[in-house]
Amino acid sequence: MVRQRPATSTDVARQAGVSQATVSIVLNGARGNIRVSEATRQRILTAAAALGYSPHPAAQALRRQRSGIIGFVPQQSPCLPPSIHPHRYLLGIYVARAATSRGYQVIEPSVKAEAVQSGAEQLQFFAGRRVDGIIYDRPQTAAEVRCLVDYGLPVVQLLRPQGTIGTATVTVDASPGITAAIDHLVGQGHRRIAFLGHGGAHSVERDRLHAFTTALARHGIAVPAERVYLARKYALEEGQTLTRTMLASRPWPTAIFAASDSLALGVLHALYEARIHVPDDLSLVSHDDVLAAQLYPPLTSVAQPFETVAERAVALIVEQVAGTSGRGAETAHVVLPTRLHVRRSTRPPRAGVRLDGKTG
Amino acid sequence: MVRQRPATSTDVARQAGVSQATVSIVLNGARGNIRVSEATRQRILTAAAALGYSPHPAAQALRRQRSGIIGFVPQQSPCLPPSIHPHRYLLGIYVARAATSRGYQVIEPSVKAEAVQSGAEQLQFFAGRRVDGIIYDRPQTAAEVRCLVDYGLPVVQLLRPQGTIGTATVTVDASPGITAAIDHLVGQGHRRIAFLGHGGAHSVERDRLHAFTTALARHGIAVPAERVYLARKYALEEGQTLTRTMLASRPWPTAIFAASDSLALGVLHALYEARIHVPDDLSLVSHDDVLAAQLYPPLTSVAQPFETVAERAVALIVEQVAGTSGRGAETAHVVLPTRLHVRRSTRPPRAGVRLDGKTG
DNA sequence: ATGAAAGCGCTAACAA
DNA sequence: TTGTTAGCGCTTTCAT
Repeated sequence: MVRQRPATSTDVARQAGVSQATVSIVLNGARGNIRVSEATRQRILTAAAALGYSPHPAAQALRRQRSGIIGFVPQQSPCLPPSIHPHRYLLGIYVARAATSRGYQVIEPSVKAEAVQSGAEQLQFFAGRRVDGIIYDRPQTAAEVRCLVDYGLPVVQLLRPQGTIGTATVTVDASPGITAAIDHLVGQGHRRIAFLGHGGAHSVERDRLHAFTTALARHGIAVPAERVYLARKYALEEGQTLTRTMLASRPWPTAIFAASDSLALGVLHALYEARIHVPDDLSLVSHDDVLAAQLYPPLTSVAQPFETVAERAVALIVEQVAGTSGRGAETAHVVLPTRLHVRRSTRPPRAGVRLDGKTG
Repeated sequence: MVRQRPATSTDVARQAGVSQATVSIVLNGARGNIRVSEATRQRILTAAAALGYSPHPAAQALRRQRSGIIGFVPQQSPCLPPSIHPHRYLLGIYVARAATSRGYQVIEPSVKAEAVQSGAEQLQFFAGRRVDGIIYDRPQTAAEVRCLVDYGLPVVQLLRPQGTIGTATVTVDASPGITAAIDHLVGQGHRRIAFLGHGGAHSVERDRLHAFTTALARHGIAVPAERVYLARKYALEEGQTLTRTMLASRPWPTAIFAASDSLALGVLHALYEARIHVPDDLSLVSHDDVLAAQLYPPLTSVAQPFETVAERAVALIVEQVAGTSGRGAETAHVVLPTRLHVRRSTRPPRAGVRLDGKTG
């Protein structure tokens, strides 16, 4: 009933009739094979198993001068509560899993809902916790990242890196997914496809539009400027407003590509208002696939491989920490492809039906 | 550029011209006031600040025999990937935040997607990590909890406790929220309100139906058995199927209360199929408010106070760990009220229009 | 009011 | 092939 003191390596040593140091050597594997006779090795292993021994993490951390903790900075921008934007936390969940499966822990600065933390605050938090490295999800500014890098911590930037400040990055190439989406739509017979995206300057935003245009060009379809709608941010309201504008124009597109799920949600709202049915009247494809499966109808969407992003990021940190990789890994830049998930928001345009209400 | 060794308490001591032990005493506050003169106290504080000192967590943990880590077991049942059920992870996020703000960390066993971990596996994981206590979200069986309790760890069960195995619990009283929901609907003129819930034996399920019946009874409205639809689990498909059944019956209810968001989502799908508009043709209220705000239309929903649940749970653990509370807190049972969030899925029933298609 | 000293459990360098 | 030893940075008891 009452917790007994967990077994220590000294307990194991006593039980196996060897010194405590030998236990440590055997249990840490390494090139120990050469050092310890197979007989004692087995005796130690048996004793350890019998006692249910597992090394004390704090003692290891203290001695090794490595905490086994990875800092994770979640995407910070529009600081909405988790209940509204659960998918904002998806990446953090995957990072935590990947880390745990490698024997690491993850810690996040406790954001006070609205407060965006400065680089200095982050550093204080992480340095105090003695983290071994930091994974930074879509940093807002280069300064906040540099803060941590300058301190000497291994940093990996995710998805929307700030320049290359000597940190590793794990990013995504939007083009495979978007190309597949366009091929899918064009294959269904769509020709007038609108792009609803973000007008920001970061290459991530520009790349989505570029992939869109390029993919259509490959089918010999040009994208007139009036078919491109640019929002100031990825937000439901922006998607809704721009869709209303779109519906005021003629001719209507037969399909819309929304460069984020939140924009697509806004599109859905505006179409519902206007009694336009998806996909019967209009097809819709979103990007990100983070909300898409749960909407009605479930959206065809381009997914970013968050799980892999997390795994690679953790791997990069672990390599750098445990690693012989003096530099090398530090400047590693992993790029992962996106994929299309076809669901129920896309179908061939209705033949012979003009969607602006007129026939012909 | 290269990380310098963080300052230790010895560094602070040297700088302040005192012994390292004195530094420790001053920095740990306690009843130290009596022990250390104000002058040295100030000198130490100044030196610590100047050096940017913060104590080494591993050293503290080792010495205090307390890791500062709380184990968290997320709800395990239908093991879907996070991308499908992000809200499954909400509570974990709040727990992590509450813990961090108290200087604790949280660790979760790394579930391999489908695998449900046994109590013994959990114990091995948590004992190995030397967690100070465990927060268990909606345990499936009493055995898995007892495993941890028997080992001697403080455990808090959340939301759907397994009996009372001598653990503390933080649960929710569904009745305030459900009563408010019924008052809201009845106030709008609804009389025929269907209940779509879970037929399980756990008190949480029974309480929701009971609160529903009681609230209606207070308005003098009885709930005939045929207006109660019970699913085998909280799942979209069940909600959809039962709603179809409901639509085959006469007369239709003017409003539906769905005992979970996933059931409500199924209702929405079925209604969409049948071209029944929410809320113009039928009002809908859900329970849980975890997906409700993101659906279309945004659902009026009864919310469970997850953030508070998390905070109280962490507080209970921390008390028991740091605590003088020999027993006392161990058997604490916190019950928190639910609340109604009114959104756009409820409105007065249409006057004079029979929803079964006939007039009168 | 303060300092000295003993470990917490572990790793790693050095002896034997 | 194995044991001895010296800490990692901290808290706490016991002297002074």
